[in-house]
Amino acid sequence: MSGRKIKNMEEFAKVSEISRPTLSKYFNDPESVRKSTREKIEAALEEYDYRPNIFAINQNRKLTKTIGILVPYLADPFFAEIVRRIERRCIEAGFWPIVFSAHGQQDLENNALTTMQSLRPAGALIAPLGRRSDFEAVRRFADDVPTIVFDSNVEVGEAFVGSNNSQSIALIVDYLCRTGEPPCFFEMLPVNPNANKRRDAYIRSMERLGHDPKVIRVEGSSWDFESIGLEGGKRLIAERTLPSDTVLCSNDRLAIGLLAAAYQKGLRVGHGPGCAMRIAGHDDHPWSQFTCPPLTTVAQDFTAIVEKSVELLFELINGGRVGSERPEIVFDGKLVLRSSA
Amino acid sequence: MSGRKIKNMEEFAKVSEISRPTLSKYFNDPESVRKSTREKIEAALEEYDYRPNIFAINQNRKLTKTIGILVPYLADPFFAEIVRRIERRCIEAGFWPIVFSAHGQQDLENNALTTMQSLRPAGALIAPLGRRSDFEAVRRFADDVPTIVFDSNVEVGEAFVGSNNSQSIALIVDYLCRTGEPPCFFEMLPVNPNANKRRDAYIRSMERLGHDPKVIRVEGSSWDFESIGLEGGKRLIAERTLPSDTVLCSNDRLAIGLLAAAYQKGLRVGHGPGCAMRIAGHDDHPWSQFTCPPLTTVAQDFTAIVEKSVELLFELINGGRVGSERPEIVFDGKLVLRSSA
DNA sequence: TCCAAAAGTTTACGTGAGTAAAAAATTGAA
DNA sequence: TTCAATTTTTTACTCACGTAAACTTTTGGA
Repeated sequence: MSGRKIKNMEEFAKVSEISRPTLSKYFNDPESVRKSTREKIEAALEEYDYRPNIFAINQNRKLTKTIGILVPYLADPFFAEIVRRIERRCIEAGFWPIVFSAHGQQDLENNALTTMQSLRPAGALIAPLGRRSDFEAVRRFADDVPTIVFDSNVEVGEAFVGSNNSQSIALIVDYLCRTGEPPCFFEMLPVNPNANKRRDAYIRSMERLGHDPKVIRVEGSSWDFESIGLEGGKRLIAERTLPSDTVLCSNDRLAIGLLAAAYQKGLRVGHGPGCAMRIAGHDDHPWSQFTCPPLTTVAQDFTAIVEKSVELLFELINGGRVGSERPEIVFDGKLVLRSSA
Repeated sequence: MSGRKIKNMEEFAKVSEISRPTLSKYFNDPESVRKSTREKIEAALEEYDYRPNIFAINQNRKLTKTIGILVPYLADPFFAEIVRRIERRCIEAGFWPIVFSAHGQQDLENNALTTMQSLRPAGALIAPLGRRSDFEAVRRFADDVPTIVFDSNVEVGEAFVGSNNSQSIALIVDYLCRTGEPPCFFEMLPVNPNANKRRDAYIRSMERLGHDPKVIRVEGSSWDFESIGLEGGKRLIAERTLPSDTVLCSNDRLAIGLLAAAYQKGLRVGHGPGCAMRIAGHDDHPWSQFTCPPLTTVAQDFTAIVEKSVELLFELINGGRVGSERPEIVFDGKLVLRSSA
């Protein structure tokens, strides 16, 4: 490695003794040139320090190698984990993932969308804010960029991949009813379609089992779910207005807040003797195994969601349509029994 | 808004009746053109859908408007929160932040560095992995891009901004000694310089107060700190080998794991009567207020770290050197008393 | 009204790579 | 050895915008 810095492809063509168009082909797809040429190029790459200029590459190409990823809230470990996996798969496939977060705010989501759009990505995987999304802005984006929507089913893009909320909620409602007092449902102002679907699924499940559904909504509409759960929980416990000692939370983060509220109010949580209440969540958040007590919940199938989304996007990018008109693919949840319920 | 899509600046020059070079000036800095021209352009922008092609813009410019942000682990809410604030400040200043995460792995860090480098950012804010960083790779990057290092002091770039570990650890050690049994120090294999500095600061503080420092290191070197704290904690509690019932953890995430271990082993944590152990952390992680019991810790000054880093970077970008040769700026921590210790 | 400074226009070239078409070279099977 | 298929080279144009230089227009104070 002489380490000599090469300015552009022209120069690299000289030192490698390969013509520029062939080099261009190589950098687009190393397999597209003859083995002997490839070896010559790779030998030269060992010797000299050259990488094609990303801006020049993309300016004149219809198909970029970048993939945009947008999530509503990156500080949420659920999304952090999903992003981590998506990034990995993109890199393996030779793409350049670029991550954006809306940080829970519409203006930042719009901002991210326009920035992403001007990067002209080959495709995008987006989990919109949902209720707070500027629908028109999201649609404009999805009209321009091949887009797969995940997690929150805002009706744009070529396909949706997410969780089967009806199934997963039924699963945990069944379990809770089978093992003790039927649960009430603890929610906040829904931030996205999932929250609504989960509440409705709860109601249906309860009715199916012949119980009276009881939904409690606490105030708050920010993305500080734990905080909302904590404050709402403390008030409900103090006022003794919880309609059931078994509480199913709309998601794990809310449950974590409620667990903290119960602890602070001196209530023991769990299904054992001496426990004053049971708390269950939904999602199997990365933190749920570290709560006190560890949280009983329904696991979303992270792996399946990521794999399917990425697979669909790659299909889309490689020219194929994704299937019928905007398929909606959902994966079943799995019960995760820990000690909180 | 006719919404008519404009292809390039040439076309936009026609419809807006402003020459292309003037438009170019405007998009670089709206203040650089006369007010009347600016208004004309902005009126046209309302009318037509046009945004300069980001690749064409950057190809020919020495100074991009993008700012690279790299953190070791985005799924860690501490970094997620820092990133959120940095992004906001960059956008306000008219820059385009782009976020990368190493996800705890060297190969991904290197990957992110080269991707970032080929984006030719105006500058970068990086928190390197630390111990796991490929030092040469990080240095090569920082040699090429104006870089401010934060959180983990890997010695590259133009400046470092972080926390004053000696001060903050002294603060909590003093508190713990003053109010009960002197603490032992609970750590894992250090992932970055902070971890080492904290342990050393603990030892010095204890010696200064005339106590015998006791460091316990548990196994594990991944970024699943909670898991490491939980497993290590369960073992130590079961074996009864904790040298003190007061435990100061190297960071909050480890403390969260240890809290879970104590809970699972039936030990009550806190400083009240009937409590078997006290646990304290360091960082004031976003979750620390939701643990059971809420975690006593030392808060890192997020705001100051972000503001200073960004300020230094902007200075750097605007041509000025940052000051003396590679200043290292650290901010004091603040004691956050909750109920775990 | 005049005039110098400031701002905008015209013209033309640079950036680094994608890509198309025709010509030349290489390959490998008969 | 021959020849058709495959690959590479040559040549030339494109992309969308930055930017420099010379020229023209606008601005605003005296």
